[in-house]
Amino acid sequence: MAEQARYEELIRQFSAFGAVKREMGRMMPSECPSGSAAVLTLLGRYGDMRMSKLSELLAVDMSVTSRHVAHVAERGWIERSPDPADKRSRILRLTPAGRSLLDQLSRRTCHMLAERLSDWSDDEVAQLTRLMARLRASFDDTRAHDTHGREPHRPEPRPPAPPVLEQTTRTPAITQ
Amino acid sequence: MAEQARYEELIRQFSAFGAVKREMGRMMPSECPSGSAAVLTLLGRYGDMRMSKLSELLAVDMSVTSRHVAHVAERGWIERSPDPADKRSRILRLTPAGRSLLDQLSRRTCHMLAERLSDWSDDEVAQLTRLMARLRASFDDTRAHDTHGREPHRPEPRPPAPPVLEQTTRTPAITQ
DNA sequence: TATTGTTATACTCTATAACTATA
DNA sequence: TATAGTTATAGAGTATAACAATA
Repeated sequence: MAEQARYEELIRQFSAFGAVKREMGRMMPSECPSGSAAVLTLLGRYGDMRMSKLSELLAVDMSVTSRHVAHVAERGWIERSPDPADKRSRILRLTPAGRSLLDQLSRRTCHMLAERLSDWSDDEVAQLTRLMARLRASFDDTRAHDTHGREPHRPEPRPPAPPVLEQTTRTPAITQ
Repeated sequence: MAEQARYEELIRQFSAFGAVKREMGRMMPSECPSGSAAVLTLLGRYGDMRMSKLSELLAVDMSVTSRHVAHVAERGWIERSPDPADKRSRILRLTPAGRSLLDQLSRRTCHMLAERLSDWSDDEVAQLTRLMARLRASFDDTRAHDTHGREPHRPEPRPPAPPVLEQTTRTPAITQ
């Protein structure tokens, strides 16, 4: 359990992290913005899956996923085939072109990161990765809760139906 | 220097971090979205400053800063007074109402974070904070001068130590 | 009736460019 | 000419709600 000042400092770093995200986003091809890249990455990592599963992994609303998926499907990077087990669903799968693009993007971002973090030790990179994975896990775990005191600026009553994450393939820390 | 697989895993965590950011954003009052909160936070931390300085700290284009600042000024949370030293500039300053709102937001976010990270040790929180600060510094360093990372790493900006950036965030400053 | 997925709408954040008013 | 700041426009990401098809 940490003190208030610790949390304040961490929150500050969360905001500052936006600059890192933006910089990485700027090096994506204009045809493949970060949302599309995320779709390709998850399909490449976890294999074929349905929309709902992809939504869980992306941790966004399915309507958002639907738009991103439509974008990459229009460009031939993934295929959407009907699910024989459930006609409402569609199975998403990387095409060879999508795989090729994914490999290319991966090489590019890794190269950029290697350049930026050239003075980081392997262990430091691993440490940051581990802590960020745990951070996300901590948020997932407690997502159902909401025990915040009411403030004058109470926003929405509360997210009525949080994008419920199921157990299975949740970003498994640093395994693999 | 880490291996490719390390970087790939780290990149994955960068994407996953979006879920954390979104969740924190959802608990902001609708009148004060995260962009506005960032303005208040930086003014509270570093004191009165000009638009250009705030742009540097936010690490976004000044046009973006201008919009956020206009938003919080309209609501009476900051004041924009003319800079006697340069009539083109304006000095931004928190009003009492802004300070009050800032304190309230800070308490709220800290409380939420304390809840989510209740099983983290103080040292772990500090470690994550330190690594994220260094991450951002690594990106800043290599963006200013396009060296290949020979720059010795600067000591971490400790809590009360303002990490001042010295590069412009004007539009024409693109050096991808 | 509930669930899967799509679409329409709206809002936030961001960057680029054109503009003003000073310097 | 150059700089500080504003505004207009456009693009990406996201959430909510209404909807269709299927379970």
